[in-house]
Amino acid sequence: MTVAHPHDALSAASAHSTDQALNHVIIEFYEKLSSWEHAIVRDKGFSLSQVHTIELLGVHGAMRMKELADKIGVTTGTLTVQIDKMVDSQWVMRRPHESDRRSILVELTEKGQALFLEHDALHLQLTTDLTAKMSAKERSLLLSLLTRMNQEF
Amino acid sequence: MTVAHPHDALSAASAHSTDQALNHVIIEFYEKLSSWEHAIVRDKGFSLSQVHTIELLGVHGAMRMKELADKIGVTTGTLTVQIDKMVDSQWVMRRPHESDRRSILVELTEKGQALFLEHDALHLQLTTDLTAKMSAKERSLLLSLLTRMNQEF
DNA sequence: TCAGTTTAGTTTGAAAATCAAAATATATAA
DNA sequence: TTATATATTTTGATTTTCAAACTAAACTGA
Repeated sequence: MTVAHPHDALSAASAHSTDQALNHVIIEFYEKLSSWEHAIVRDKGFSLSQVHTIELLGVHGAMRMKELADKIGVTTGTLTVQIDKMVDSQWVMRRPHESDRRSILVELTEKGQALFLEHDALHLQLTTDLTAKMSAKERSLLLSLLTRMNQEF
Repeated sequence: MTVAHPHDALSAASAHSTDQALNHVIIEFYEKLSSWEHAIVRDKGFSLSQVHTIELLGVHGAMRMKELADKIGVTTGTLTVQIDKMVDSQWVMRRPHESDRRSILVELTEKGQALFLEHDALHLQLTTDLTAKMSAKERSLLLSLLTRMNQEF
């Protein structure tokens, strides 16, 4: 293990241990959120992947199949059958891409949009609960720090 | 929509909009992390669920089947077959629970521990990258805020 | 222009993951 | 003790997923 800044070994070492702690806190948060989502989803009778799709389309708007597959982390073949089912149950619809005739855009139907809003409300409740003990200043600080992390992603 | 504190409607409304923003930043972060994990995992030839197990056991130590199944979000039946495979490939092992003879503890083998450390290093690298532009003070602030969220979970 | 290559999406057939329900063993409570 | 609850495994069926082959459109470079 080498120290990045020999002129200040102590602070470098402590920065490193903060990163380790931060890393594990992030992993733990991810695990908890993931398990929460799983439970919510199972209760409602959806698959995790379907809700993930609803979430992505709700937050980002219409998206190409390829783009969606990449974000979800499945092949386009898998996504095709998944979207087929979601079209059948009227959560989403396909429409042609304006400029690229190879591409197809997927977007939420009204019913899908309603489902997104319902699911989003659960997330909001969770967020509110998790930050209930924070001051307004702390919450907005957390918002800005997380926003900056997302930008680097 | 009612306002929680009528004596200060404006700040209550703005606190609410911060919560909305915070909520969406959290969802976005979760999505990105999830997609990152998917990609990492696929490259190495593991399933997401297997790596999740490795992560959970690595962070929390030995755990009962039921506990692990709840955290991952699958039934114990599903977990039994998954752990069978992971025992075969020597990532984890089973051992009896000391006081409850119905229960079985799952824990990482040495090989599994090594895999965890390897995977954890990738996470650390990601964390370091995402927080690279933050000051030491900001990073430790983020650590403390996330720690508090985890505690409320 | 036009042949070759890349990219987007779908289809297909097989493999893997998952569930619900039944079965077994142990623990707890009345 | 007897009844009920909990932890795990097993089983059979369903669902999800992948890789590979295929079609169609876009791009690339003589």
